[in-house]
Amino acid sequence: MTELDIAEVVRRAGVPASTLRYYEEKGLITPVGRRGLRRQYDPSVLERLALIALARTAGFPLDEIARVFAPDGTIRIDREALLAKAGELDRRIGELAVLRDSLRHVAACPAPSHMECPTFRHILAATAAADVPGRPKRAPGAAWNPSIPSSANEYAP
Amino acid sequence: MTELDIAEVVRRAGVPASTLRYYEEKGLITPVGRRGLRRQYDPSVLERLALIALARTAGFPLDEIARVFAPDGTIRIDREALLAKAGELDRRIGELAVLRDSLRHVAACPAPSHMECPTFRHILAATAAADVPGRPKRAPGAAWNPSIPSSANEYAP
DNA sequence: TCTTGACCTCAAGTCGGCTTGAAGTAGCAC
DNA sequence: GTGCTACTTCAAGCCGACTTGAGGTCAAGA
Repeated sequence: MTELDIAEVVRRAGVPASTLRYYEEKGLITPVGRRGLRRQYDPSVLERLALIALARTAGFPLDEIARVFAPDGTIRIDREALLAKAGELDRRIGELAVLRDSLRHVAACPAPSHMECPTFRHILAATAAADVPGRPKRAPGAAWNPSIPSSANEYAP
Repeated sequence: MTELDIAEVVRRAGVPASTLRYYEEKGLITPVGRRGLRRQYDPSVLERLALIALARTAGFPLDEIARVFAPDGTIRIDREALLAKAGELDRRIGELAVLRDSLRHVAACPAPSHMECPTFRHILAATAAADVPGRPKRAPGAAWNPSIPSSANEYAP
């Protein structure tokens, strides 16, 4: 009997039992059976949980992740979606890099008040400019949690 | 009279009126007066809104942003906090970069099923490993929306 | 003067991803 | 057989950042 008790999964995956039940409700995982009331899982659930964690880090919502799991237990990932997400990540990375550099500049800036620092004002202006037009509250294509004001290319490498 | 009507602020900042009222409730902005019922703003509110947008993109929660605005209208930013946030962004950027590369690999991988791709399995294993120990549900120091499992360096270039 | 329509207030709802609490049950040690 | 304890179910709550809806007010144009 190589099945894992839910307690074991909790221990090995570091995911709380409540989360496992929630994932089950959402169709992300399925226990292979019960011992008494207790859920028993196939060891492959650990791999699946890792995949879920990975996808979550990438910004996929649970609903979308659920669709990746075929009913037969295998996974089927849409390669186009992956590339699209990779592109999204590229943009997000660019934004965050700009932001990080801005923060470092402002931290080092000798201007008495930040508002007197020309670079800071420039960053603000750029942010405002990037923020105004269109204003897609949520990215139109794929779902991505933090609302991302577009454009990074202006100051991209 | 150089005051801006709320409608004008909505138009120029691209921020909905409901959000402006919400920000006011949170102490992030303050109208200089009213014309009838309508809020009137000092033009500097546009700069302030840009700053708020910038801070939000950096992952600062509104509460924290509010503390940046001194009662006299000036801003006072804690340089240490900025550097800390910059460090956070560095880590986040590293993670996302790994993820992006992984996605591209998987999309290009010729293995019939993703689970048969050794690289994919390696990534999963690393994710799982990074995910288990400690498990700070929310970053202990500063607040950052998506819960971020640490470590990226394991498979960094 | 009267209408229009954009603003106003206040309370409640939304969204995603969980967590928490009350009340119940069953495997295992004694 | 009796407890203990860790599980179970189900409903409700929480977080942050807003949005929505009902019902009210008022400046400006016809």
